[in-house]
Amino acid sequence: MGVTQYTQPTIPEFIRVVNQSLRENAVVVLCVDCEVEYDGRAAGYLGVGERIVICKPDGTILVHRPRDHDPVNWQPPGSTITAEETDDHPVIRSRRSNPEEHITVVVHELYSITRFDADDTAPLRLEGTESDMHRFIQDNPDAIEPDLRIIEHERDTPYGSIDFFANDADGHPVIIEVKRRQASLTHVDQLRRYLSLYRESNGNTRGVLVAPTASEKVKRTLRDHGLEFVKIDAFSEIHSGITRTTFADYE
Amino acid sequence: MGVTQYTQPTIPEFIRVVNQSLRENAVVVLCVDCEVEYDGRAAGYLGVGERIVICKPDGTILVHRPRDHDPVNWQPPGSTITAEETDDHPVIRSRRSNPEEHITVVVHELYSITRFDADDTAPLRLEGTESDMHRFIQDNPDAIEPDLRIIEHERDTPYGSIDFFANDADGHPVIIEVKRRQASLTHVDQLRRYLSLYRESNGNTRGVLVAPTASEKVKRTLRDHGLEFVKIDAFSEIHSGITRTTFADYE
DNA sequence: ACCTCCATTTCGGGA
DNA sequence: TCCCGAAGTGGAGGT
Repeated sequence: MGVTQYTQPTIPEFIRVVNQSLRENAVVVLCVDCEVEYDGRAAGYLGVGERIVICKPDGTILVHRPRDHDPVNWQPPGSTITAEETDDHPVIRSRRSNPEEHITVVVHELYSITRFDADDTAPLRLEGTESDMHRFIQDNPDAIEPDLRIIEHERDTPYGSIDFFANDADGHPVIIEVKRRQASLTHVDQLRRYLSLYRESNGNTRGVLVAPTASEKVKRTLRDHGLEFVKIDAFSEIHSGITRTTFADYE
Repeated sequence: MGVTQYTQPTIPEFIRVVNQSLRENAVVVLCVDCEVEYDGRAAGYLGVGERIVICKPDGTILVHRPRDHDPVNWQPPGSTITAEETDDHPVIRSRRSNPEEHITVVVHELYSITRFDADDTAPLRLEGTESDMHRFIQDNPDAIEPDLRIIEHERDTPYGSIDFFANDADGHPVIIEVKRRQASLTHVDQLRRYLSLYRESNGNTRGVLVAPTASEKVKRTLRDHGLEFVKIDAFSEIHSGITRTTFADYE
């Protein structure tokens, strides 16, 4: 609800502002010249340079360079952040367990600190996800082929969870894997893995990969393994599907 | 190299500072109350809330909530960012093509803007990556099994690149897939895909998945397909094989 | 530009 | 908690 800015704060001020802000549930943004050490699942060192450091009250820490989407160093939520002084330098340390990971930001120049008591509870509404596509297929199995009957959604097997288990018009089993974007070889792999269980016991089980597009390589691989590709556009089909379920279209 | 802070700037000031800073290669950090619309590969709406917006001169835009690692909305590098006024609100728009994606940040309260002329060229040095593990295996094939001879690293095939192609003590071909962390079913898929090429032409080629750990489900899937699991700990094995790295070593 | 694959992936859902 | 799979994945590297 409020923002407090500090320009070139002293080290004691830095320690107080960072620790107190986080304790009081505020976000802290620092503009600094710093070096960063990381040790955990991997280990890294980042030499001196000017970066933005974001410390969130949930323990998240992000070190952002002046370019690129990804932070160059970070720690996920649940970590413990502390600001202190080491060898006359302002230092931010972060520690988490499971896995045990540490980050140390040694500050060489502290340009500014911004304390932001941010309040944000609004939910993100996202459409066009794979889950939306699942819902559409559940409601409109005909979009895949006529007289397809969905038997089960997310069927668990020893080899993983099958998106849809269905029966075709002839009553034969069909295993369906759904992708919201262009299908790749790894998606063919997934379908093959699920099928490898059923083809032993059930002979000619069909396998269908549903996606908006697929490269020629993918289509050929599918053919080579006796699998099928069905094109369903993630977005427009879903929205046209909403219209299609109106009853004018069914009667 | 310098930071300029603006507290509760006017809309004209907002437009000037944001656009000019980005043009002049500076990063802009805003503390705002805003709503965000996104349209592209998916579509999203985020209601009013207090967030940090980072605009980078390479076109990156990040909208961060007061919690979590991931930005709630973003645009990757290469996008075009513009600050303007719409219906008496400060608005940040971002557009990119391939895929065509748009973000609109409608600001309801503009608490602060920070312009940061950040200079950062230091390279990130990272150890403990999969590439490091490859190097270790290349130098210590015995760590997988006695008398294993590496024939080729990163062998290209129509189905992707095989991590290692080797011969075992009996001279039989072995295809090796390496993972730096716990192996998952998708990694089994990868190995199976590579093998599907060789088992046709070369008969009984062996397939080995190398990783620090694997779940029972993964081990079972491997067994069911006649594949093998070899445990190699990504970190300690590498470092015991070479030199133990400490941060002091970086200086 | 497309494809493949790694990532300190993070995140969410289910058992 | 572990495990599996999605993500608006991003990013690198090769062709």
